Amino acid sequence: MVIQLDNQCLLCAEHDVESYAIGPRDAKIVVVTNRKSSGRFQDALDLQLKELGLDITQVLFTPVIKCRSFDVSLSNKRLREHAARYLLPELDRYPREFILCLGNEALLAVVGKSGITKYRGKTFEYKGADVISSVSPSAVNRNPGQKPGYIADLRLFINKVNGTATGIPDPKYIVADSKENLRKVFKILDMTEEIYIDIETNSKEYYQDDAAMVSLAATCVVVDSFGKHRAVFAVPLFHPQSPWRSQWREILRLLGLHCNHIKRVVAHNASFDCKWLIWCGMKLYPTFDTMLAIHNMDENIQRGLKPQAMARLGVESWGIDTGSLLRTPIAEVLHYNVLDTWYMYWVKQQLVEELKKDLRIARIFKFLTMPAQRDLINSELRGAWIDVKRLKERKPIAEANLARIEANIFKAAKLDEVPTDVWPHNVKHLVRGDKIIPWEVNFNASNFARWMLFDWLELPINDEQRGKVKEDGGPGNPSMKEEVLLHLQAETHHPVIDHMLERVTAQKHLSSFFNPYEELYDENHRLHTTFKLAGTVTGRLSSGKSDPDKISGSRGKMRGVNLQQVPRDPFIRGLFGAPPGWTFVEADYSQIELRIAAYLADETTMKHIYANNGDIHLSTAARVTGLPESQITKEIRKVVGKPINFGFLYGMGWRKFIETAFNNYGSVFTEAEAQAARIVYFQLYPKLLPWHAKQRRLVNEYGRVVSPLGRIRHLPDIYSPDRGVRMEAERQAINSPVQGFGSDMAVIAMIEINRRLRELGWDQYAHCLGLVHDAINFEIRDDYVSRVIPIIKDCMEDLDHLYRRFGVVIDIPIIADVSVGQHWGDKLELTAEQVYDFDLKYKYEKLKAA
DNA sequence: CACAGTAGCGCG
DNA sequence: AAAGCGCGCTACTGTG
Repeated sequence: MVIQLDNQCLLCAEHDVESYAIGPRDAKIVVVTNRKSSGRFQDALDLQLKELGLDITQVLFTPVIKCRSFDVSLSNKRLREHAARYLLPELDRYPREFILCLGNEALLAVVGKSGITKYRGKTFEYKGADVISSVSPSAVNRNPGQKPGYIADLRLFINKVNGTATGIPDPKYIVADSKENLRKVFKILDMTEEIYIDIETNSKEYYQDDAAMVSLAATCVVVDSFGKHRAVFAVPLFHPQSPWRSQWREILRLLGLHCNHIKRVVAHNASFDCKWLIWCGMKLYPTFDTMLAIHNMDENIQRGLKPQAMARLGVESWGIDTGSLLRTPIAEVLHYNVLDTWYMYWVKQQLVEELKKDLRIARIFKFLTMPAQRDLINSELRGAWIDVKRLKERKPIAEANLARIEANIFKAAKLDEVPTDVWPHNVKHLVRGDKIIPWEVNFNASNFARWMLFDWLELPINDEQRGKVKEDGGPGNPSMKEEVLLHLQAETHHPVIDHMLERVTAQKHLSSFFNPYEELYDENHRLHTTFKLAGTVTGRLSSGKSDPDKISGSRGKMRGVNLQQVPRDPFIRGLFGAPPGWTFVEADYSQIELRIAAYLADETTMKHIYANNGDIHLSTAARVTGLPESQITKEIRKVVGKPINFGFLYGMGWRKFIETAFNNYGSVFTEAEAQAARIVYFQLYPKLLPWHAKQRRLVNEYGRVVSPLGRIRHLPDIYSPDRGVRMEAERQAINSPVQGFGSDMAVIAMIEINRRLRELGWDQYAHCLGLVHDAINFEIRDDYVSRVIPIIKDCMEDLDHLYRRFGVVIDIPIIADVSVGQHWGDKLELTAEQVYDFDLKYKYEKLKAA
């Protein structure tokens, strides 16, 4: 039934309004959407609600926007006016009991608050009715990762309507707020075989001086004379109302004494909690991370404990503002802390069942993800040693360099000749007579720098290289990226461009490397990163700061260090190294992705080259340039061979190839040359295109692709109506199994190396520092280098292990190159003979001489 | 002043 | 018609 409103939209004054409501007008249950839904959309929503148990014949569906215009766009204020005029009277006409708002506009109209991501899943009140909101179904369609949270909100709403409970009982728990209760907790721990643990902290990283743990909670599976049962407890620590505020570290140490026998440790994003706990003396290493299990099963989905628990268990949103834990009453903090572990327990039981249904994912989770997490925790806790002496010497050099470059820019741009009436008024300056004395001039890609280049110096703007179009429709800012500057340099030869190009690097070195390094190294001269095992969609690790949500008290201002983007420039990379008496060892896979692609495509020519210890960049360069291999210099190999192999392999077109070849390697290809290069490339390796076609077919058929190990990449974009988006998904389907498997090989090697070192009792003499995708870095005590590097090389090249543990047969040799030195990037690469017969004399004599 | 979005660049 | 893939951090801009 459609309700007619026979008046014109008062706000747009152009179109008629119509209610667009569907369902009984007097329904006690109302679903408010942003806009009128199409029939298809409405059907999907109906079905979803029905499946979750809602009787939709008793529901009124109605949109906020009643205007007939399709592209109506209202400010928040106008939207509320619109709602007050049309929607709210419609709601008020009959008594309502439950209102579901889908989308921010619906939330704003009914509740008067904007911020759907913040307020979703929370219960509000509107004239006696319970109001629950969630993101709009169309947002979920565009971004499937939103789905768990969305379903969670719908479940919550429907549970309320039907008066059904979640099925998850409330936990009863002990609060260790006295010595007596603390003793009870010790007893629980003594009988615990599996612990589900969670901590709350202040807004610091664990290794910082003023870091503090606010509370700790756990759900334990204990075994006693009555059999197996659950026990839950919470321990107040640094909180102002805690009896242990000044002794929180001592309390943790005591708890730690009762944990040594615990076999299974479960946490959500365990890396965070366990690093804190281990740092504080509770040696709990995770055996099951609920977040990582979820990520292994679906890399696109929201993996926060809250949306997962809400979607899976149907529980209501719980939580407090973690930014102000110390100002929240202790009882609330502990209750919140307990619920985290309690719901984690129930979620984990479900995850175990789901893992049983996909044994390849289960195998990745058990034998790759979790062991890697335990090893990485150790790497992160130890940190990477930084040569503070070098840092102190080099930072002033970098600063002086930047200052020199900026003085050159000032001169080359003739900034002291700018007339007062032309000088941009928002740039701080002094006027002395008819002279301008500027200060705080910003040469970064700022409005001032754009003014300087394109207004004052009148350099030509490339209209194809502009930023986002302005809101008022004006043209976007001209780009100032390197590529644009390089072209400007070639066209104008203006000296200021050279200095601007030089400045970008100098500035980056200071702001992204020297400054954070100096700020973040600890008392042992170590930098701590966080490696995320759920940071990418392919299975690679990412590196950076700790989970920003957990550090939210600092409002995202927390800095971190990414050990995977340290510049190769020895001036920076050489800041890292091994402390005196130790050696820095880098072991990296040689062309791992090309080898894997050759394996996956069963590419005969590539396989032949690798089987004969050939050089694929060289072969490619020779074929494409038409030169004999003997005439391919190192330079041609780098400038021609590399960009072709890495680009075309993953579906790059010839236009993009011209760009990247110019930007990355400075080599100029004409359109004809680029097109020819692409054709020659695929003639040279004829099995590559059929392999591309196979990946495209697979992703179109299944919406996902699988790596040799069984790692899944879901690519819902393949169903997009946009052809460009679909083709992007196809290229991702080509790249993902290669990139993911390469990364998995490195992770497996790291695990195996660490395992062997532990078995030999050498783990105190050789430490893994972390992974850089296809490279593993170590610090090894000098007297153990010769004994450890063969282990590293063996494990990385070990295809037997890959077969035995994961059932993958690789018929291409995999090579790991090992280099040693005092600092990272010292480039003392060892031959295979030297690795297996390594004598320390090589290190400083022979190799340096060579 | 905080926040979100974007540009730019570091790495593989 | 054409479109390499995967990340994290800093700085700047516009908005409120």
